[in-house]
Amino acid sequence: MFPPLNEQMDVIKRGISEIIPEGSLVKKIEKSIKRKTPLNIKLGCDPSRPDLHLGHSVVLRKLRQFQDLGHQAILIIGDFTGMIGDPSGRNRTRPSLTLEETRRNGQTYFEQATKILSAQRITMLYNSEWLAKMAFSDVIHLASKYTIARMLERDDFTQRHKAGEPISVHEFLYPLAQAMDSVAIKADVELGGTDQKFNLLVGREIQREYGLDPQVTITLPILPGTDGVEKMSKSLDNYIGIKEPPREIYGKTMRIPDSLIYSYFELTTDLTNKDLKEIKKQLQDKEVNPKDIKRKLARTLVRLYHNEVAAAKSEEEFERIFVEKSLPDEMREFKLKPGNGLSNVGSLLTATQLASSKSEARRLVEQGGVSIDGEKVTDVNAPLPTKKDFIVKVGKRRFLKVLQ
RNA sequence: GGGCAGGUAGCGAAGCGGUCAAACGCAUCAGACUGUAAAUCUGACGGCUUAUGCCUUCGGAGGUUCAAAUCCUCCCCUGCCCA
Repeated sequence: MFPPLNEQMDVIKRGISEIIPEGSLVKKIEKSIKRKTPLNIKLGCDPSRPDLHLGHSVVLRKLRQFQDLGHQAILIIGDFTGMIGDPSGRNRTRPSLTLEETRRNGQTYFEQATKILSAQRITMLYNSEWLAKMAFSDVIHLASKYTIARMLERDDFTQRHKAGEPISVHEFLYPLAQAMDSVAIKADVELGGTDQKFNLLVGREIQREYGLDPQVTITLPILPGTDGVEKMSKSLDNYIGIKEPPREIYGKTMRIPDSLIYSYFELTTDLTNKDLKEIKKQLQDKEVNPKDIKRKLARTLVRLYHNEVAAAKSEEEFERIFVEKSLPDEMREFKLKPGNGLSNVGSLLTATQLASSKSEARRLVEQGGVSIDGEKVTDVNAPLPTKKDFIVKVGKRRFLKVLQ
């Protein structure tokens, strides 16, 4: 029922950063084949940000591959840690979530993740199940298994410590809590981004302390965000969400820097190694316009999260809007009712969120960023057209159809 | 518990009694150029019925002053050193 070792290793090793230690993975797979039992593949999920984007997809795709090889995927929703509010990533106190919120987010997470994962061989667990039950003495016992010096080895702790930035004591508890998850589910393998390396490794130590065979940790490259600089994240608004509508996925992909094309193909699509090689070749070829390769990427992504038809449609629309400079065929609509006080362009822009304030609206108009039915608006206080309906365009890609 | 240094707009960072809605950089937004790429250039970047006008901001609360981000008092928070 399981593919042979070599086959499994080939799949597993594609597009990853590190396997620690590789030999131990081989042993685990051999044993799994012999005993006909799947390995437990763990992935921890942060329920505080339930909107999944391509960055998450990198690791989820790897998990999917494990499923396809016959192994068991275990999603751990970090609801317990989420309730406390993880302050890592600086002093900012993240709003603590209520139990209800974490459950809801966990559910959303699951729904989105199954766009990538197979519904077979998947388990979802909330870590409050075991973490909430730990007595303080259990926590002390756990904490005694690791030293401060070793904690400070974690790169971001080192840096913050050097920079004189605060590190709260409970932050030291996070890697330990995460490790307890591995203990609780007897993880054979834990997946994570390269930024998780430390935490994943702590899992090994703690499992050993609790008498288990240490998990193998597999790290995956961090997907750069659409800005090409920071890692993809929602808070930096440099992400492409997996539940975004086709045209957003397409448009955002077209806006990524050229330098990202290859890694996006490599990390977020199903392309075979052969196809990847071809892409690389094309990117080096001066005759090929990178835009065309990027279009292929955009199409591929839309197809992945929607379908072929949507992909073709998005491309068509993209061409129409940005090459022909004409209008999308669907846009947000707004009904103008008499007596709601929207007498001029400025008030319409703010009422419809096209501008965040009157000043913002004024700025946009003054800088020539607003047009109605293709005609540039020159005065915020200009009255709205009286015709049946008209189209407001703000910047290059914000459209609104106003009906009255 | 004591000493020292800090807390400024989304971030970083100047300012240290009036000329401060607060330099500068980054991010962002708009415009030009493009391939809605990058780079570059221009402009904007607290809010308000745009005004050489008003209002709200410089950790918090009070106070001094005609006038405070800037001075004083108390409090909260952070880092470093000492105990």
